[in-house]
Amino acid sequence: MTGPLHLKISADLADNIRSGVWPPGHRIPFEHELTARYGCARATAGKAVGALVSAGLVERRRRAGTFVAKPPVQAVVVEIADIRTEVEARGQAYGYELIASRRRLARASGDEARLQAQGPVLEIACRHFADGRPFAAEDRVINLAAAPGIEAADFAREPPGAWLLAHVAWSEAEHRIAAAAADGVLAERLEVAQGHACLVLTRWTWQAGQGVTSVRQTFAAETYQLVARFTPVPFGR
Amino acid sequence: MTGPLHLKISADLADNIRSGVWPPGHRIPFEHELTARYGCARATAGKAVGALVSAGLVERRRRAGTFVAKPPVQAVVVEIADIRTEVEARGQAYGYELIASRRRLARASGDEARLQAQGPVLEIACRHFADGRPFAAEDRVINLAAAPGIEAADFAREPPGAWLLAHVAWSEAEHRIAAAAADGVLAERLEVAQGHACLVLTRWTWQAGQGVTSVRQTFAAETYQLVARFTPVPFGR
DNA sequence: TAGTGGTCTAGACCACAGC
DNA sequence: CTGTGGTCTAGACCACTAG
Repeated sequence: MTGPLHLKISADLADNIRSGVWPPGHRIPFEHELTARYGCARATAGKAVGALVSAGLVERRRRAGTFVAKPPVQAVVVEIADIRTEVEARGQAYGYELIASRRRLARASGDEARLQAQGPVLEIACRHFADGRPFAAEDRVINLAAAPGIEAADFAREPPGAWLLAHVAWSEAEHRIAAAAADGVLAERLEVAQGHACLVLTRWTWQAGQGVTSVRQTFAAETYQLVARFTPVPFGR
Repeated sequence: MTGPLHLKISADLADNIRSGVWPPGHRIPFEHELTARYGCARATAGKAVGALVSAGLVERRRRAGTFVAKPPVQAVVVEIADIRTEVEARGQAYGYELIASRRRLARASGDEARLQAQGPVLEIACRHFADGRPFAAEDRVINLAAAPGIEAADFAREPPGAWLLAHVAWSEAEHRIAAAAADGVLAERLEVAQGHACLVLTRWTWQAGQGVTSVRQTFAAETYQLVARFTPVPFGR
């Protein structure tokens, strides 16, 4: 192991935890012991331990020491990629089709209710294709007040998600992942039978507390699944 | 804002980013400028910026500075809770039923193939209930070599997931989230019609590179959905 | 109350990417 | 080249808490 010393310390500690040598609840060496063992300053040892804390591997308790945490199988990072990226990553040709787009006033019902938007919104229905076959159906509502400059966008050519990603600043988001049976409209758009099992991703996005967009993306069950890798310890060699 | 100075600095920077004052691509103040502005050492400013890097809010470029990153809507933390916890969090009564359990040799096909286990495994089918109604169907394979002491467990009373959580040390995991239509067996276990849309969670767990368990949990579409909150900036006030 | 982690300082040297 | 971030040191004081 070359490179920064604090990474080597993190990796050494993580090895002992991952391998089970130090089980949950075990006290890892005090920071001053690490300084002695590695011949470093306490700040360096502290940085190494701090990285393990961020990863959720250990917990610090004042006056007591730092202890191996219990494995939280629950916290999982799912990569919900941009659809174009996802399709191209499979080596398939990406395609896009605008189905409908209209301007109207925000409603207080349906997915968009969570946005708490008031005033004009843009309602968009579109499809994404992989190698010419329907990959995802998308229904989106965009709060015009939160998307200045959107009038200049041409959603007949460009997916609204890509435009928003490029033009709206940092935001907060909430996702729901669910299964659902395809209704008549969805079945037609995805070219499957009515009642077909689908994976449904719903996402709401806010920026500085203002609702920006709500979007529902539906995939036929066979075409898509989410993969989540849980790597609690990115310190391996 | 009281407390550690580095948190105040992080919060101040994050505010400018979240609010859109500093759009993606904008260069945030140099670390030496932060030391001047806050009257602190460079290590403190560096720690504040480092936290934003960990959160994915900014990117550092040597010789150039630190820049606001583009919002990666993709990385999402999903809380995949223990089923009992999930049911009880809804205020419903949790129930559990063992359907079948048998010992056999590992196969190189099906979900368990990813474990690359060899030798004896325990194959378990069970159900989880919420208020007496089927909530999830579970099919699990446990690698006996990776679960010492499991012979003493009574899976007629205790769900295998709970036992493993309590008895197996830190592990790596991979999840798949998909939709699927219920086949005959699943339909019966979940008490829904054949072909009913279901949400399927599949999880593989390793410990020190050794396969521990593979498990598939299936939920009727209406009973369960995953919720993910994306809070890119935990530095708000 | 003693010792842990939590935070911070005022320096330093280095690698490296822009200029 | 120059200046940025990347890393590190050898201290220091404080808050908290376990014993």
